[in-house]
Amino acid sequence: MDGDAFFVGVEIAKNSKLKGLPVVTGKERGIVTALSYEAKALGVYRGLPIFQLKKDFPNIIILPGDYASYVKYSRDMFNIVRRYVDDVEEYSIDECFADLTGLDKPLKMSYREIAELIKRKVNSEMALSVSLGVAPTKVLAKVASKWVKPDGLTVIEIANAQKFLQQVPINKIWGVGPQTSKFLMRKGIQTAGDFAGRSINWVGHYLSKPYIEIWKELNGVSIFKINPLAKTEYSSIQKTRTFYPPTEDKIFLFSQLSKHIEDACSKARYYKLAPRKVSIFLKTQSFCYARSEVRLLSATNSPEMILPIVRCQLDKIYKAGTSYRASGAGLHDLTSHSVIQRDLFGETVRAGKFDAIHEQIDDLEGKFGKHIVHLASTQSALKRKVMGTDSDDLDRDLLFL
DNA sequence: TCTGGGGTCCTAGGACCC
DNA sequence: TCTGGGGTCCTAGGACCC
Repeated sequence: MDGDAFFVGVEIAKNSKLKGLPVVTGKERGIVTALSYEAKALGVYRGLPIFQLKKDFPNIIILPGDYASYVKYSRDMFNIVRRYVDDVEEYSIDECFADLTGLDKPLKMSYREIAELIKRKVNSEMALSVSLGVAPTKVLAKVASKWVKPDGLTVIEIANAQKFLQQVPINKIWGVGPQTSKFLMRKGIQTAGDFAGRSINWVGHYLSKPYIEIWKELNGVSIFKINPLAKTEYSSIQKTRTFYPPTEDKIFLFSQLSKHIEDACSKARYYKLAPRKVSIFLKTQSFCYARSEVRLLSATNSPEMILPIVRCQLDKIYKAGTSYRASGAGLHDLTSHSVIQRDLFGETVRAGKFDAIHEQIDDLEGKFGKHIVHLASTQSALKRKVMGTDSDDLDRDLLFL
């Protein structure tokens, strides 16, 4: 099940006067995040800057995103599915998979009828439009749910799957992106049917494991299971930012990374997680990435422990004379902070002292807001002024504190 | 339509171990 | 000193998803 233009759908459910009108959300971000089908028909697209939108489409209604409502509607929508089905996987805020296997008998309905019932309930109880796909595997169900949209219900049965897939372009398949589509087109494969019709040996020869799995799923063999467990743990946390204008300034870049690490560590502490690996990247103006990843001596979520390493990583990947448009940092291989193992060199003991400090800082931020206390090295990334003003020198001094 | 931010998974190749 | 076979861990990098 897949929400139709979900964020906008929720806005319409909240305010029925918006129904039938060209509506977008994303006012607060400055780009179009979601758009109604009426807006799409006019030529609006996701990612369009709001100022451009105002100029070219003066009559469109522009709303700020209301994430709290989207989360609530998402939960309500999934709970309707759970009335009829035990195994429901929340795949994203507007999409879920539900395992109907065997429910036709106790519910005394065909699978199509179960899907129709769920759809009707979501429509009538929530004033929300959704599209559903019913099929023997997740990949086929994804194809089906997108086949008729909005307000669609499509069933793909194993007997006519091959014929159905003959009309589906290969790049529309879940897990087959632009690169692989291009490769497959060169091999004469235009449709999902063409791909599913090749032998498994052919697929194994040219492609890797994920595509063998997709191939099986397209052929009706279920590989991707439905995972009904609520997602509680992250395996990585990252923070990235694009800045204007691009810069060669290494100190500025380090300050950005410092902020990323601080923010990511703060999120890790919130979830009581600590990384054993840290990565950073710089993105050039030509969208080339320079990246570095390092394993930590012991897991920690204190930026004070991580930043000296980040500084070395930056030295490694930074090239003088190159202009960068974005930077990012990631924490990986996250483990529960409570089971951190001590190391031989006193790192864990040092980190323990920072833990105590961060308890206080996190408390202060809870009371007074984000970044109320931050590292000196993060300072210049936080200030709102344009680069190149007088305060730069002060920031540079602070950086070495 | 050139290009934001947050994620997951997979593979290759080097270094090292027994 | 030279060497085979089996294995793990680490970093870099690619591809994809919402």
